Amino acid sequence: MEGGMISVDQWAKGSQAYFLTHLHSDHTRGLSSTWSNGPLFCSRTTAKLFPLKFPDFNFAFLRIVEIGSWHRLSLSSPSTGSPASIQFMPIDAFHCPGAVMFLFRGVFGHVLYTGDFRWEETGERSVKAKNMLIDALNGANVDVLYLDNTYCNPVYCFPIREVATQQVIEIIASHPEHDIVIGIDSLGKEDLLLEISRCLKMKIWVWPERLQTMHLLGYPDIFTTRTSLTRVRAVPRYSFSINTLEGLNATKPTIGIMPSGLPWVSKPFEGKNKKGFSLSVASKNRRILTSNGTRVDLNMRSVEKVQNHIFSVPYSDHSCYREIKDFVWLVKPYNVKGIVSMSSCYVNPVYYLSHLFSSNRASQSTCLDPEICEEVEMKGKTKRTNFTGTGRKKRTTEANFLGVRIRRVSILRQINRGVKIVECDSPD
DNA sequence: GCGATCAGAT
DNA sequence: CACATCTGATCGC
Repeated sequence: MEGGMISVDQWAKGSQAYFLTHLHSDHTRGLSSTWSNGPLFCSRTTAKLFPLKFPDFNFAFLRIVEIGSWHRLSLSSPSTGSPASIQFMPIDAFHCPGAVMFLFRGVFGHVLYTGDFRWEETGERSVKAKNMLIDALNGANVDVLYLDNTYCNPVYCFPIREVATQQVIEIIASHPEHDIVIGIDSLGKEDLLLEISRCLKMKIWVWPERLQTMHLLGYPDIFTTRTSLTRVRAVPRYSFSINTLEGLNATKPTIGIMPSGLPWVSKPFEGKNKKGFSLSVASKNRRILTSNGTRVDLNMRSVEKVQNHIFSVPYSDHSCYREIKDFVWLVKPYNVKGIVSMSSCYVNPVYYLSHLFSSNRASQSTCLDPEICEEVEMKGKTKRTNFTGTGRKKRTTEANFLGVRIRRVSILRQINRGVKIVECDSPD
């Protein structure tokens, strides 16, 4: 692992080309307006948003690449200096505006870096991305998969965003006299806001910088920075707390909606109403028509009133466990590496996937649904592991999975996200 | 004094 | 629980 060839979401000097999956700040740490380390490849939408985040960025370094097209790059081998060509294709990651995954092929085989991604099983965009990936792989397996393992744990189970969106709309519609605040980040969840606006025919307040983002994205003129025009406000998530909600309620009845992939199985709060939320009889057991024509339950049980004024809705821009599993099954990687390891309870993504092979699976758990227990085979070589228990507190530091050495990390915080891919970045 | 980096909070 | 972000302290020049 001498010199670097390319880096994804990682910005240290020494690579010949750099790739940005999306503009969330945990993926741009190390990037600045003074960038000069090399060419930076990103999607058209990401490029459009670039000036907002990096006003003085030298655009001569930016390379806009089209989703669904193969692009060829002539680089040189870090070890020998001889010419080495790689190809890559950006694929829609359906995470936030501009987000893509990158599929690379070169002397290192096929490497897929997902960035953050949502892999819903239905919907026009999802199906398109899936077919694009299948076509691009053309029967080949992925040698190294760098995976968004944010929710790579069977406890993370939530519906497609279309369903969560309807849940949010139900909550708003059933509180006609309340102001509504929704916690969002600097980028992402725009579709949720657009749908609220469309269905309930109201404008949505956003803070000034967010309005600029909406304008750059070319969204219709439904967003405003004038509070008098609407009772629905999308506010920065960090400004959203029990205290702020109570403060707002001192003046006007207000409810908060927190769209999040977290299951909220337990809360740091002591209050009642921890489990579930009852809507009016009329809206109970309703079914909604999804974009692919199927009907699904508008199951409000997954909505939780977590505190007097706050509702938690399972709207996530990351894949749930089930979707991650489907994705891994599709690309059949030789080696999987998690790209998210920020938490103190980080578990290698292969950990839970390897559970599928566990001989004592039947003895554990409650948290695995029957679907999850189906057999998955990678490269046709199923190897049993010695994993037991549910994972987090596992002491095992190393395991052999399909001939792949995997290790749990012991660090509490990871400094860098992203990866440098070198010439010989073959499976360990 | 300023940007980069890190810890901690939310 | 964690994500993505902010604030504020500390570091290096």
